[in-house]
Amino acid sequence: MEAKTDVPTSPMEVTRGLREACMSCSLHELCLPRGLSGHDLERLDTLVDRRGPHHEGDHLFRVGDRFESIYAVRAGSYKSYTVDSEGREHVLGFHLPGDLLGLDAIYPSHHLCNAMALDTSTVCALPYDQLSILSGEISGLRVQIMRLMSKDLADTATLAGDFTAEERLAAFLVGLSSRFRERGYSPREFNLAMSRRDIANYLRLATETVSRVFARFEKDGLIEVERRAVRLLDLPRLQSLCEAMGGLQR
Amino acid sequence: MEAKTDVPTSPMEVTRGLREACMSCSLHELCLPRGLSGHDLERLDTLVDRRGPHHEGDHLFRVGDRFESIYAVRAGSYKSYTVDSEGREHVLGFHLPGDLLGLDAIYPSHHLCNAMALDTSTVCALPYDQLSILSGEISGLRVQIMRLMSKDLADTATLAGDFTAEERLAAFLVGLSSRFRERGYSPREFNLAMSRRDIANYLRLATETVSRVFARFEKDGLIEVERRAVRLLDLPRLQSLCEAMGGLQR
DNA sequence: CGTAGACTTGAGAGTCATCAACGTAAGTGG
DNA sequence: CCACTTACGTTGATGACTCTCAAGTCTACG
Repeated sequence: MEAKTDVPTSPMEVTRGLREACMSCSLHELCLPRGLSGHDLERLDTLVDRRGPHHEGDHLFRVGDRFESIYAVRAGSYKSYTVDSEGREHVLGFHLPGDLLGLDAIYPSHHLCNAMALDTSTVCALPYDQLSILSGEISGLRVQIMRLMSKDLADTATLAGDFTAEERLAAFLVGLSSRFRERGYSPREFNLAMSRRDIANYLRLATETVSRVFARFEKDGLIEVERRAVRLLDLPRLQSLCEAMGGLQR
Repeated sequence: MEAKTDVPTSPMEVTRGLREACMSCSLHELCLPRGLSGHDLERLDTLVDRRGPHHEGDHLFRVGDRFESIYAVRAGSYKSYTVDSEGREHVLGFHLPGDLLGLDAIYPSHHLCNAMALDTSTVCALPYDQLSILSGEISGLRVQIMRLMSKDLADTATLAGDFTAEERLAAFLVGLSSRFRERGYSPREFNLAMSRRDIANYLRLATETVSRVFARFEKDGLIEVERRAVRLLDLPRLQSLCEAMGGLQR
């Protein structure tokens, strides 16, 4: 387990509503159910295989695992990552409740990355063959799957750009902030579920650089940061720092 | 127009089969028709609105344009790119025949990037609402759309890693090589449709760096390059240079 | 033939990585 | 309860890769 500083809202560590059906799930608007009516929702619900809890360090899937299901994060958080031939780890994304995991495995039908819980976390597993059939019958489901994949595409592309360490970290914080807001948590104050090393591997920086930029941001009055507890003091200025990137993150 | 050196196979500049139906299209196996039977293929075919030719510099769509269709490249090549608030251009990808364009626009329902022809090029436009309906009725089509989106996701993620200029350029060449092979062209000898500047913006390098690495590769006997004509002399060694990246590119 | 744009090559500078040391927090076992 | 261990995070010094700036070359095309 990690540092548990007492910051008011720590969304990444909250596990609420574990037993809820899609219909009453608080992630309704972010996740696959979005836009579905009562009956269709029930049909989706019968597909869902709720799994977990996974504890920090547990793997949801690993590179090479046969692709069977798409996962929707239900509570907690996961990171997806690969390890290259030199042993360097590349973090592909951090996944909060409502996010889908495993989409890149559809094409090759086996997983291309690892997914690891950062917290005590749970997922809804959706068997892909069944989901595919159901999405043939429910246009709203099809639409939403495409929307979410499309969003992933755009987000990943954003990160692929050529930006400075400050732009990257600012965009990372701003992106987390909006995602917390979407989920009903404070956009100004939160705990990071991931280590400095994970952030660095995600942003393609050295952990030392992440530390230093955090320190610089704090000195400049942009944020307060103590270990994993972060408070955004000047969101507008953070946003202007990363406006070149267009904003968000995964 | 660009340099037209006489290299045997110059796939990016070939425009063949402009009038073919999906059924007889040579891109059959790469593009949406893959796996579809005769009747389903005909239905897909009725959706297709063939457009072009676009000439070098022509735009297929621009940032902010309303999203109406997905495009499948039919002949020639396109680049997709954005311009950030500092005026820097970021190339998101190069698109060869059989590739889909515009997928990232589904979510926000307007285009997030620009798409420009690098050559004299044509596309098949597929109205998204109709495609969505049809994909509800033809599971094979649904499967293939998902497969192609999934592939895009994986490719983009690859480029997002932290790699040296040599790794990037080697991966770029190796990736192009395999894509040409898939399309029936020589994987060892081809013309680049894009400028050094485009390559640099794609790989997040300076154009000068691209030049220098090309020169270094040539000095080391890995390639021969004269302006846009490229010959890969030592594919295995190029592959080993970028094995850290896992290989391919978009 | 001359200009424009693409490309190449060289020199210097800057950002960020690497190496290293140190501080802090949490867990273990005596 | 304290020494020890381990992982994480911070801070400093050095250096490398790549960018920027600048000049020069080549090709295409008017």
